[in-house]
Amino acid sequence: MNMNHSDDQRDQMDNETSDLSKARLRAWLQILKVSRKIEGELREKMRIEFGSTLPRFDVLAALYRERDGMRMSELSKSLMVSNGNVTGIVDRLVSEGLLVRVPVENDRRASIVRLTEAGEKDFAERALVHEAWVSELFSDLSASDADGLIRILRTISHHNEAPHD
Amino acid sequence: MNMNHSDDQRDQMDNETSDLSKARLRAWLQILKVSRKIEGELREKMRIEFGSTLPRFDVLAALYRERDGMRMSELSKSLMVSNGNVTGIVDRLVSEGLLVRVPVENDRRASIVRLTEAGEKDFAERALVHEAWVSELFSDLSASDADGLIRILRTISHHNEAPHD
DNA sequence: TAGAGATATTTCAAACTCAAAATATTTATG
DNA sequence: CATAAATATTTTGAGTTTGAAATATCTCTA
Repeated sequence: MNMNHSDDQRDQMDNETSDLSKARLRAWLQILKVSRKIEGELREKMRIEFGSTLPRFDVLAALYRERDGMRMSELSKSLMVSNGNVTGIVDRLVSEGLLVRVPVENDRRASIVRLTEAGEKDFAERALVHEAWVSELFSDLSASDADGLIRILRTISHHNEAPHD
Repeated sequence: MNMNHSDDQRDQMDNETSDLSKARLRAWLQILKVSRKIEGELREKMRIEFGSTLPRFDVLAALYRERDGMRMSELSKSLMVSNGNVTGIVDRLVSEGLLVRVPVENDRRASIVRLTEAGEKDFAERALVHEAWVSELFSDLSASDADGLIRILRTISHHNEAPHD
């Protein structure tokens, strides 16, 4: 990064490295820990109950919110994963009959991915169960703590927002 | 205002599935979002600055905290990843000269993994830079919000603690 | 002490993930 | 119009990850 610190700010920096900076590091490690634990639980449930995976669920969820379908590039941006990554997941979901690729008028480079009828039906069922799983895993989280958590996390993600589109 | 007891309970239930449960789901999705964003940033920095990866950093960090080394099984439990996974990461770190595998007295099934001198030195440097990166990415997080975040996340991870060991 | 069961680790196949290169197509520029 | 630059996607190679099977060793018990 490109930091220009005056001496004034430098004193603050030294403080920061020894205290606030460490608190932030602990916060990050705790986010990582919870995130891994929950993902592990959900992955196992997905596998056992649905014979499926989290990445596939994520793709279905994104497309369920956009019933008219999305381009591959929109999908990968929305999921924050690489382009090439999405190609493979979509391939599998297409071969499972849950998605279709539709050519785009006037642009033969692009294609739009949409849920099939089976895909919509399957996802609608899975989403309900998924929400129940999450609520169970987060059952110690009160409404006000949930709101507090969301607020704090938003301040972090806003700071790291993509520069511009 | 003529509500009997069972209607009362029913309203609460419906509230839970439609309100608290949804708030928890939003909280989870926000955790996932932040976690992916930050991991992506850190991965890129690791690659560019250190020519290395996050999983390798995580292994080095775990072993830096346990200077006498850890068994493969301890390592995988501590990182919450599978046994087979750790094998590959450790293999690469050994070939980079940052780790050694030491046979365990009286148990030829097991081996202990330890940092080499180069591994200790490298990690010590990387850890400082890593902490600075995190603090920068979390620079909108105040000390009190960091504490709040940690407290809330702990209630979640305690609920999902491994049953017993 | 033979061997059944438990434990520690590695191997394996499949899936996921990334970054970079390749391909195909569209748009803009001279 | 030709073609350079930009855009959308797929392919590729390397690494990470999982869950299950395989291997090696240890422990316990009959």
